[in-house]
Amino acid sequence: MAKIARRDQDYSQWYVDIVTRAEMADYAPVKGCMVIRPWGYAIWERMQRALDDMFKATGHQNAYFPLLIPQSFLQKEAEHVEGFAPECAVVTRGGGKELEEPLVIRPTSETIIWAMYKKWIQSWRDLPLLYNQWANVVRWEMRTRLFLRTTEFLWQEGHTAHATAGEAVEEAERMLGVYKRFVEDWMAMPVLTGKKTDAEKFAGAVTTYSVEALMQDNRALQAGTSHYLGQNFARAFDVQFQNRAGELEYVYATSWGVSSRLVGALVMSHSDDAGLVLPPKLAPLEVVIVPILKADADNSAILTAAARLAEPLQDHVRVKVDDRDNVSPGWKFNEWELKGVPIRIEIGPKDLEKGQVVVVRRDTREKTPVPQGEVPVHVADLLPEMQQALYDRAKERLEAGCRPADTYDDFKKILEEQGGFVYAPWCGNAECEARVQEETKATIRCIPDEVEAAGACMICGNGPAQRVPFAKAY
RNA sequence: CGGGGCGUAGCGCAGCCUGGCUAGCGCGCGUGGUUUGGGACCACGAGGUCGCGGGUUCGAAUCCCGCCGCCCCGACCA
Repeated sequence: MAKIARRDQDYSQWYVDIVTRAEMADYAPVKGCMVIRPWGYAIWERMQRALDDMFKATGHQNAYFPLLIPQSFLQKEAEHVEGFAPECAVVTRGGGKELEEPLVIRPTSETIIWAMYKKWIQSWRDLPLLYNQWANVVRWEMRTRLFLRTTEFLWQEGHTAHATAGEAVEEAERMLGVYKRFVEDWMAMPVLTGKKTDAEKFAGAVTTYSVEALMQDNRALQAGTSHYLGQNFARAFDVQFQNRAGELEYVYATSWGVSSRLVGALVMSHSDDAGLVLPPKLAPLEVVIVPILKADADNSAILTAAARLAEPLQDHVRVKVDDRDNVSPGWKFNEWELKGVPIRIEIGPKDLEKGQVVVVRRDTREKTPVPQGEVPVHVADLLPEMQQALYDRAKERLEAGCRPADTYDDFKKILEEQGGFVYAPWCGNAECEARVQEETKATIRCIPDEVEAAGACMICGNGPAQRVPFAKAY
């Protein structure tokens, strides 16, 4: 099998190599579309489960809305239509004839959901409405990248309706917190959070919040967004409710989502030149046991020992015995490392003699002999330790990747030489923001809750300015 | 849409410029044997409308025209 590209030489090829060779995904026959293969899908399923539990725990229910949306719906909210029209795929024929009204394949579901909310909401007693859906969406992107940006992708979109602006804002912030917790606790990726600037916010939102992570090439990646939509969609779809005082009022809304792009983020955060590195909590397999088989010897003893080893682990740990006899142990070592399985346990004749096994952790590739009887305890301790170690390393990298710049020259120099989040003084003016983007490709990733006052804007020289994180982003 | 690259066996490629014999190589795959603690080896074998359509020619993977597809780089985005 060909080796994967080296991370420090060709980062994007390295990424593609890992995704394809680890059999997470493959290119589909349609431009910009991918097939998510079982290994990649299993990771997504684990993400789904964790997130879904968190959504349920915060009072949300799942529902499902249609893939096809009447084109006129998209056009009801001015900013929304402007934002999405260019990237919509449209169905114009069905049943062998031209449709009376073209149907848009959902790029997001605000419009069809709010068309339904109009039917379901009359009174303050109907609120809040806290729905989520797991779905696929289609956006006709100009350029695609496996998992990070594809024409069709999988995601979850929460859509909530509230009686007051305060409640809705609180909801949007709560879900941002859920995303932050998920990304940090499960994906082992530290993040920045904050509000998007007007230029960067969702088409149709009053406020967009985002979770921003830093990849190993020091480019930023938006890992999740949560929007406070105000009354924009309620007005567009005429969703009013009667409040406690008996007055009619437009409903306040939020929407929030994360996508299968997170799988790509996960790959880029922890992996190395040997392949994928997965945080234990999201790994489809946490432990793989590789019996070292001999041709003529009594393999049965080794296979039995391997099975006995797996048995006490099975209840708490996702474990597999790789007993294939058509590939060598060395092959298996490389393959499971490529696939990112956190712990490998080797057991061969030499180990049987000594009553031990060899435990190898994926992140450091460190080998430790462990007495057979202590394996369950060892594994139970090691998995969380690795989860934490991945987070700590990523955190170190994030902190090293955050640097201040005071002048535009410094800013460009740091951005060019190191990348990462460059905290620079900005006056709040969209023109200054646009100029930076035009000249450097860097954007303001978010405006954190706590910002440092910073004299004069590095672009126009006017004050008061605040220090905000800029970065080149995926 | 602009710029670049590629399309030959499951994968990666050579052959094309300078047309010719039976279209090759590596990996993988099948069978048998030897192997197995970091990507084993030997033998035999299966596998191809050379992206599609047209043209030139006695003869086209190779030359000409047209088309299609994918990848990479730029403008849009989770």
